[in-house]
Amino acid sequence: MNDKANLTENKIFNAAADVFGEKGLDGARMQEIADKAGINKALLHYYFRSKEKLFDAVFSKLAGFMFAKLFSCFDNDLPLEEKLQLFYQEHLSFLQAHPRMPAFILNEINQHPKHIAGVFNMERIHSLRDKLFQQIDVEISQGRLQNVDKTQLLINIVGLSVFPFAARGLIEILLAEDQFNFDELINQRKKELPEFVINAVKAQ
Amino acid sequence: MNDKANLTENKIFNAAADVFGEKGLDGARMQEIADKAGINKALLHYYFRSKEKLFDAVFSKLAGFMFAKLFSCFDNDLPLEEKLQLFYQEHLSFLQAHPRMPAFILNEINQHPKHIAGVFNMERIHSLRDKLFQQIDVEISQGRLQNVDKTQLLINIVGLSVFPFAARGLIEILLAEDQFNFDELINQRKKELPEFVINAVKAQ
DNA sequence: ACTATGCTTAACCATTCAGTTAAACTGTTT
DNA sequence: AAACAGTTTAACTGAATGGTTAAGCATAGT
Repeated sequence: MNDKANLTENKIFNAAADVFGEKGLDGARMQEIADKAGINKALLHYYFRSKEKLFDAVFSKLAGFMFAKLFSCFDNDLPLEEKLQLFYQEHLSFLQAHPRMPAFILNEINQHPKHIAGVFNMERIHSLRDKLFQQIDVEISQGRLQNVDKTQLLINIVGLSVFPFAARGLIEILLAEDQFNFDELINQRKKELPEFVINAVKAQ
Repeated sequence: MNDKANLTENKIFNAAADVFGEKGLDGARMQEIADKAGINKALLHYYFRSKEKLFDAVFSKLAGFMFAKLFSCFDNDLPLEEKLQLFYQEHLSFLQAHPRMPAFILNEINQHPKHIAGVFNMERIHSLRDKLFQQIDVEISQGRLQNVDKTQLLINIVGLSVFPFAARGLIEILLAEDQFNFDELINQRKKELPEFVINAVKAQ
């Protein structure tokens, strides 16, 4: 009956990801998670002993998922221009499929900084970051790129991708223009952002 | 005795802004706000009748403050390049003085969308936005700017400014390199971002 | 038939928390 | 001196919520 148990565990996990993602750790209610999973509160505690343990399970999996995706989009040997095209294509598509994740992750990191220790595979993250930095160094030394600060560039690249999702509510207010399609806006960015960044940093 | 009352109201307001900014609406505790203000819970309710009213007061003032600053930084007749220099200089300094505001505002908008109606002066916001759009149109028609999508450009400009603050926790993890000074990183951006954006969008 | 596992029901406990109340104290105004 | 606004203290209420418990049902494997 292990299949059934796994199925239930998944139902709970998905419901919890939904509710935590929407309401945050403090705003989420165990009863709502149980309802959304189609089970009862007793069973919820039978699988995940406490709210904190359930949250940790959800957060660490989602955060790991997101970081893995973020860096894997950079993990190739294409020249910078094509790397950026691939990155924005893949990463923005990933975020379209999980539009609440950025706000959720950023917010919980800011609000409950403790819940991070041990979640991330720092070696892998730093190794991927350093690989990207090396590639940028090569492009600079070959005269194709301005001598930019690599940290700032990384923040710019990722921020341009992530920000609209973290600030979706704000954008929808500022642009409250009648009809306006967030997904369409993001699709447009898949094409425009690679150019934007390349123009910003390529050697004159 | 109106002075004293005003003083107390300010103490409460500042304490509430602190606690709400750090913990969010759901995570904040009235007792903690009272403690931080150096008064008691009874007096807290004597001034602001409920948690919701106190939150609304804090949120609407801070959000209005932030939007006003955001757009006022654009509200001048400089050419785009100097406008950007001024914007990043002023806006990033403002954010340095209120580093928690972006995360707070973005998060509450996403999590409690209702608390927005009536807070913003839409006419002013849209009028400033349209003025900026007009200036961009001029620069395009004069051949100094690529024919960019103005909405996307606005998102890019603001995102590059706001994102590091919304993602501060994340950045500090990714760059966990021993010593690393967030304020220094932001100061660097004041110089680099205007160039970055100008290069990205100026006509070839 | 027996048993173990997954699951439900429903009541219950303990704690946290927003909000209330009433009585009394303090300094200022008149 | 009387009145008033601001403030404190401390106890209280009531609702929400995380978590527990116990009894029992369903079903699949042995």
